[in-house]
Amino acid sequence: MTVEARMNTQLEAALAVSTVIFALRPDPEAGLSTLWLPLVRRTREPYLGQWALPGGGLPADEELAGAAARALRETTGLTPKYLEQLYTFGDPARSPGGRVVSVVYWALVESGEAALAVEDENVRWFPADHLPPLAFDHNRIVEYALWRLRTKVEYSRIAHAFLGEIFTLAQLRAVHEAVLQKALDPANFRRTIESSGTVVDTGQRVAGVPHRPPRLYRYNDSVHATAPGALEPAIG
Amino acid sequence: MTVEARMNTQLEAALAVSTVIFALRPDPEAGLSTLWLPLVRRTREPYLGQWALPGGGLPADEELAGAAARALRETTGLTPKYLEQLYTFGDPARSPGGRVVSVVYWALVESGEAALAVEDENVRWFPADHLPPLAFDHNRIVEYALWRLRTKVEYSRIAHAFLGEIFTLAQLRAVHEAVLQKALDPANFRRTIESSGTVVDTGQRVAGVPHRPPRLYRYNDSVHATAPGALEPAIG
DNA sequence: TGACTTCTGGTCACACTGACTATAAGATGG
DNA sequence: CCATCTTATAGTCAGTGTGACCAGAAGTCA
Repeated sequence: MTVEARMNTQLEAALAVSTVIFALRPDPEAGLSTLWLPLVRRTREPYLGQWALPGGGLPADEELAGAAARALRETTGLTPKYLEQLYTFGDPARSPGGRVVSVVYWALVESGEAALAVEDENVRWFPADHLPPLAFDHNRIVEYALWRLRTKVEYSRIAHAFLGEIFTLAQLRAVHEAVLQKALDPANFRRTIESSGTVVDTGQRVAGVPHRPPRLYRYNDSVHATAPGALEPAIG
Repeated sequence: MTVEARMNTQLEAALAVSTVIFALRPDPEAGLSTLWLPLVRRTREPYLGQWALPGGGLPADEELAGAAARALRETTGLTPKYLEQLYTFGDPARSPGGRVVSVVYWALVESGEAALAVEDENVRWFPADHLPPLAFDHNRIVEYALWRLRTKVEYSRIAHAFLGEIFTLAQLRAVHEAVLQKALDPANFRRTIESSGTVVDTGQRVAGVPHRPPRLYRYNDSVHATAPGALEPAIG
């Protein structure tokens, strides 16, 4: 293959990997926890200075999911508890000045860790439902990722990715409520979760709370996270 | 950007688009209709002579979905009734001799038209559940596409893509049965479909059948094909 | 000790679904 | 013209899952 041929191939489309990173954070406005995500400031044209999803080109030997996890680590210093491919965006006009095809992943990080995440002039967390105008088609991408998260949290068992090793059902319920943006009946939630077999009673209880002490549960690893047949998420 | 820089970028990964094309065909073995898909014979290394999914590189100005539809048209001469992105496969080792990232789509074509599809030495239809060893990771890709089709046919309204403009509920049921590989109760199927509002009674009936003439239905365009929030499929 | 809060177990009504029964409406063969 | 056959279509019934709601349990705190 000649240099020209390679150049022509290259000029067709560049390949990039981006990640939509979700964490739960207490919202000064809402009182309760809501969904937040970190964005990075563009340091070059196009969209210089505007906020965008973390990501970049795909190195030669790196897995797609690996590149997504790296973008996450490099911007936030965190490790994803859940990571799954979202969609590949390839509209020829989505990037002014050279076509870019973006393979986008979405990730969930533990809320406790998320509080320690790096944040500076060029990395900032935003409430997922109130984003500024982002570079490229990133607003649309986040919207789709949000839809996917909200849909999937209802039939899958990904909510625990926001929590630590052990947790109360009230904490797990708070995650669902934050994601779905609606209140859930505690008793019905308990019934549903318990019958799903996704959590295991540790036998421990929380002490010191000014009411009946809740049981502590653990995630049940023996139950499969996704339906059989589905591609395994990169992490989860 | 220098030529070297461009070359390095290019050498990282080539971009390709492939399509898993499903149609229903009468199966000589099974008697009833089953799922079939067209494959093309590789005309060069690697995997020279082996069967593979239709596809190829991504031209400069072409939409991803456009490239998928073109692969479909060029191999079968058909137009997809349904076309949706499946997944992007990017394992660095999935293609011997140069990394290839493949954006894969899946498509449904009308069974009547599928019977007229091109077939020659280098294009042949295979039963989806009994494929030969394919090039690259294409067996795995088809398996995932099959899983997605079978999952989606249960909650979405894509089955009509295998049928023409008007159809009986028995025909629609036959599609579901062929995809899901199990018999469905006619009365219950009717109840479910009618209450879903996805079909409209045309008032016409089939004549000349040696039994009670079935009503003819039409697809209800006013009901959305996918859930709100989901990305629109390219066609559907 | 009583008030307060959340945890947790339970009931009830309703919607949905699979299994099944029964009737409708044509063609076909005697 | 009638009996028969086949599929279409309507309806019933029981079991299951879920939202709404009620009530006791079990701690802390004043």
